[in-house]
Amino acid sequence: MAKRDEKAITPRGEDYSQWYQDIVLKAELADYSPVKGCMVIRPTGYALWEATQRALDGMFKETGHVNAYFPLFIPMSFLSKEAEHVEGFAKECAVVTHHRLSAKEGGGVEPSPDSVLEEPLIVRPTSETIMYAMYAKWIRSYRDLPLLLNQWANVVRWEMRTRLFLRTTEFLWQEGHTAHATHEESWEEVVRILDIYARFAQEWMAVPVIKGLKSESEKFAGALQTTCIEAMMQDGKALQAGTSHDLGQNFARAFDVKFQDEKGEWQHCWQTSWGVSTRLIGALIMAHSDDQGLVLPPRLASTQVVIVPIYKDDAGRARVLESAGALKSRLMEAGFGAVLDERDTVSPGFKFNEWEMKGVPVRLEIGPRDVDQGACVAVPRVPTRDLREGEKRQKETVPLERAPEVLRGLLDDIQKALFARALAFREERTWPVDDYADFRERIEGGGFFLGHWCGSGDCETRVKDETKATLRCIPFEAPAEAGKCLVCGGESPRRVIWARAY
RNA sequence: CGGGGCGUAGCGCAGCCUGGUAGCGCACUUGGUUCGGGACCAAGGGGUCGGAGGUUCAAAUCCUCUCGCCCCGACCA
Repeated sequence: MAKRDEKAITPRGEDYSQWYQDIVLKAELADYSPVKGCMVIRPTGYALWEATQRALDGMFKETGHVNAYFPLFIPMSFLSKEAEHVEGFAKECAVVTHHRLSAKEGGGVEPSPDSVLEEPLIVRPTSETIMYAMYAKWIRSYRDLPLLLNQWANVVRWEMRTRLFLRTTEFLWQEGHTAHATHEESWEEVVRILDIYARFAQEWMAVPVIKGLKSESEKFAGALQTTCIEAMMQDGKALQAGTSHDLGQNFARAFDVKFQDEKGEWQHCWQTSWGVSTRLIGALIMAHSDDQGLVLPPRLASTQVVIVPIYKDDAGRARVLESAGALKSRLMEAGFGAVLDERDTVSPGFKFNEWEMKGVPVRLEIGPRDVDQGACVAVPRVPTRDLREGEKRQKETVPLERAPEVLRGLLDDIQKALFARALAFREERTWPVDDYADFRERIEGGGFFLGHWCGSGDCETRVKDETKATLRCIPFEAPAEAGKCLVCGGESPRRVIWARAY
C-alpha cells in the first residue's frame, strides 16, 4: 500500500524542526504568508486559539478582570519614557512614518514625501505605554484601585528569525495590565495570574510547566521582576509559555500614574502586566504530536470525535449512515464536538489517517457488523493504557446507547494520559548537575539541568556563551538547598533550571 | 548580516555534471472494480523550468546578474 508521503517525520529525531513544520502545514493550522515572518492562521489553527481565549477569559473574569481595547499605534515618544523598556524594544519596532501614498514615476506607488508624520508611530510591540498613558487619566483615588484590565490584540515585533507560531513578526496575544495601591497587592496579582497560566497549560493543554522567577537578564524590559511558566518540548528544549511581570512603580513614575490614598497623600501605583500568545499553539503541537501528526488534548479540540461510517454498497451505506447520523446527534446533544465523515470519495483507511493527522482525539467506526449489534468501535488517537501483545491500536466496542458516557470517559482518560506522558517525558530529561564540564557535555542532548547558581550575571553569560543554554527560571517550588555555583563555585541558596530554549 | 540548501505541473521531486526542445509520484478528470488502516486497473487534462541578460545552430542544463524561499547562526517580553 503506497504511503501518501514518503518523507518520515520524527518528533525527537534530527529533523525535529521539519517535523514540527510538517505538522503545522499538513494539519492546516497555519500557512506562510506573502509577508515574510508573518503567518496566516487557518480556521483549524484559529479554532485552537479561540478555545484558548474562551478558557483564559473565563478564568480572568472569575478573578475580577475585564476586557478593553487600546490603539494599535503608539506615538514613538511614549516608548522612550521608561528607560529599560525602550532599550528592550527599540531594536524590533515597526515604524509608521507616512500617511499617504502617491504615484511613482514609471508606475507603482511610494510613500508620499509630503505626508511625513510629525511624530512617527510605532506598531505596538506591547501596550504598557499606550495603556498607562490612559491609566494616568483614569486613576485619581485609592477607590479607583485595583484597575484590572485585559486586552486581546495583535502585536508586532520585528524579530530577525521567525518560526510558525513560536516566533512570528505579528502575533495574537492577551495582555493584562493592572494597577494596585500596594506592592503586596500587585505581587499577589502577579502570582494569581501565573497560577492561572499554569492551570491553563496543565489542565487544558495537558502541558506540564514549571513556575519560576526570571533572572535579571531575562526579565521583561522595565519590570522589577518577571515570573514565567516554562515547558519542555519533545526535543528537550525549553519553551517559555507565559509571563507575569511585577512592574513595581517603574511605569507609574514614567507615566505619572498616581492616586491619593486614604490620608490624601499622592502615591504612584504598583502595576503588573502579563501575557500569553499564539505561541501556546506551538507549544501544544511540540509537546504532544507524534509521527502520525497532530495530537490535541480533548479539552481544547473543537472536534472531539469523528464518526467514520464503513460500508460496501449503496444499501449498506444508507443503513450505516442512518445509524451514524443518529449517533452524531446523540453525541452533539450530549455536548460533544462531533463530526460525521460522510464522504463517499475516499476510503475508510484514508479517513482514519487523515483524522489522526488532524489530531481528533477519538474516532468512532461504525459498519454493518456494528449496526447489527447496535454498537460502534471507539479508537483513541493516543492509547490510554499499555497496548496488549500484537495490538496495534487501542479499540473498544461500545453499545450505541452508552456511547456518550464511554466517550466522556475516554476523553478524560486521553486528557490525563497526555499530561502524564508529557510529565514523564520531562522528568526523564531533568537532572541535577554539579560539574560544569559534565553539564557542557550533556546539554547537547537537551533536557533541563538543575544546577546551583551564585546569582551573578557573569556566570549566566558565561553559560550562555559556552553552552547556548540559558537560565530558564528560578523555580518557586524548588527546596532551599545550599550549594556551590555550577560555574564559579560561589555560594548558592538553591538550584535553578538551565536549558536550551526556543 | 554571515554560513548552507533550494526555486522545474496544485503538492513533493528527478533531469543539470556530459546542451538536442521536459519527466516521475501524489493530487485532479472520466469509466469500471473496490471500501473494517492511506484501494486498484485503464484512459485523460495540466508546466512562462523564479526573473533578466549572455554564449550557442540549439539552454531547464553552461556563464553573469537578480529576486524569492527554507535551515543554521547572530537577535529575541
